[in-house]
Amino acid sequence: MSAADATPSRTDKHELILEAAIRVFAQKGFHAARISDVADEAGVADGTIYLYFKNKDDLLLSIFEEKMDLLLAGLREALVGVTDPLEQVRTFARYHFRQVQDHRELAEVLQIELRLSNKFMKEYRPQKLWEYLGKFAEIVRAGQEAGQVRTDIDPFMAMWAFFGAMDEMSMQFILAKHRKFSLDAAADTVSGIFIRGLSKEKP
Amino acid sequence: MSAADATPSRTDKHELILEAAIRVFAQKGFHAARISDVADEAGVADGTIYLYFKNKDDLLLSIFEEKMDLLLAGLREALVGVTDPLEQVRTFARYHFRQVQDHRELAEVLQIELRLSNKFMKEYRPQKLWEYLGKFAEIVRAGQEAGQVRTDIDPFMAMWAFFGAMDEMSMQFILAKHRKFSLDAAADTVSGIFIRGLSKEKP
DNA sequence: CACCATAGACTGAACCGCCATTCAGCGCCC
DNA sequence: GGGCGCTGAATGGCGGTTCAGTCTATGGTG
Repeated sequence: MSAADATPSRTDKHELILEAAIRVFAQKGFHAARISDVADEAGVADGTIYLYFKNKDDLLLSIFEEKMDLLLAGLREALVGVTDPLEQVRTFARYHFRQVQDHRELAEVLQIELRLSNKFMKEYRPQKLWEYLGKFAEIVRAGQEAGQVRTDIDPFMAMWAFFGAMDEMSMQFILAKHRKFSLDAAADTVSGIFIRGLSKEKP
Repeated sequence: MSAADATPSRTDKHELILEAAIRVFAQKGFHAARISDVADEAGVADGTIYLYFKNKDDLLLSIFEEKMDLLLAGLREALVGVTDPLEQVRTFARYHFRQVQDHRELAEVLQIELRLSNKFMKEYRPQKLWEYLGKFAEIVRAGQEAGQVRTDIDPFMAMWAFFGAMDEMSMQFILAKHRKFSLDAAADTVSGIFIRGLSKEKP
């Protein structure tokens, strides 16, 4: 209640509801989650949610849109100063798995729940995801130009393969009740395979 | 109408409905698909479906269960006679993508729609999927024992990475309106990366 | 300073459209 | 004629969404 806290009671409801929705969707799943569950979790009335979001779908999409911006910004920052393309692959993997680790519930929503809606996957083009993954395709292309990466592999195919590998490992991590492996190990494994798999054979 | 066709009018309704469901679920998505849509597609009454399946969820699970059996059997057959572990990786990838190609609608249901239900992913343990993928872990382990595959990589981690890579590429293939790449190329890319990524470095 | 007017934020009970599921009955075949 | 497979209209409940009403903050007025 300091003077600096100029608006103590005026917590941003938009943010409040969004964070509550992430927790609820992660726990119950988007489909099974009721608007009233989100409202309870956020400590607001059902109707209040409709003052900040168009409908239940919009709530899910807003989570995606707003969080992907943060993820992308963080990725860019993580890559600053790493110049070797093959080293960038490792950095990408580490960053990705660290995010999954640090934001488990968000990861769960993005991974499992966003795919539920094939309306989302089929009609809505996840521009933000493209920006994120596009970084990897850039890395591969740069590596090819620098002569370190084999040129018989299409950067976009490599991108999807890499993302798919990370995604599936994250999924297993999220689904596993008993943590059978660390995400650090996962990052090392996937970057280990791809770094060697993509680099030019020693002559 | 030969004598061999002993039960011409007695088409197996179970099979008929299952195949109709695959087409409908692939096209509209599981959630948006109505039981009456499936009934129409199969040319039966709504109620008939409940004579063969417990409910809508059971219909989805039955698709998974029955089709995975076929997939697994096909995979085993495809691997017959291929002894080199690294060659088995290529065979696995080729088989997988060929199935996606030849059974597009089934692939769509298995890939996109099955994941909708986190009940499915979280509570129901997809034993059949494990059997299918477990083959890959076996291949890796055999390769390690034979000294061809690097031993610093856990076979199960490699398994998830491999599956994830194939899965994501299939997903892109399915989602892409214009076919930007062939699945044969996808098989070569993913096996190319993994074969080199997994094999022991030349001394 | 006490009081009121007004706007804007918030509430939550009730509504309503939507299907999954049911079941009473129908017709075909032995 | 009766049993079996099938039909499809009717049912029920579920939960997203709405909106009339309440509450709170603010600032204008005597």
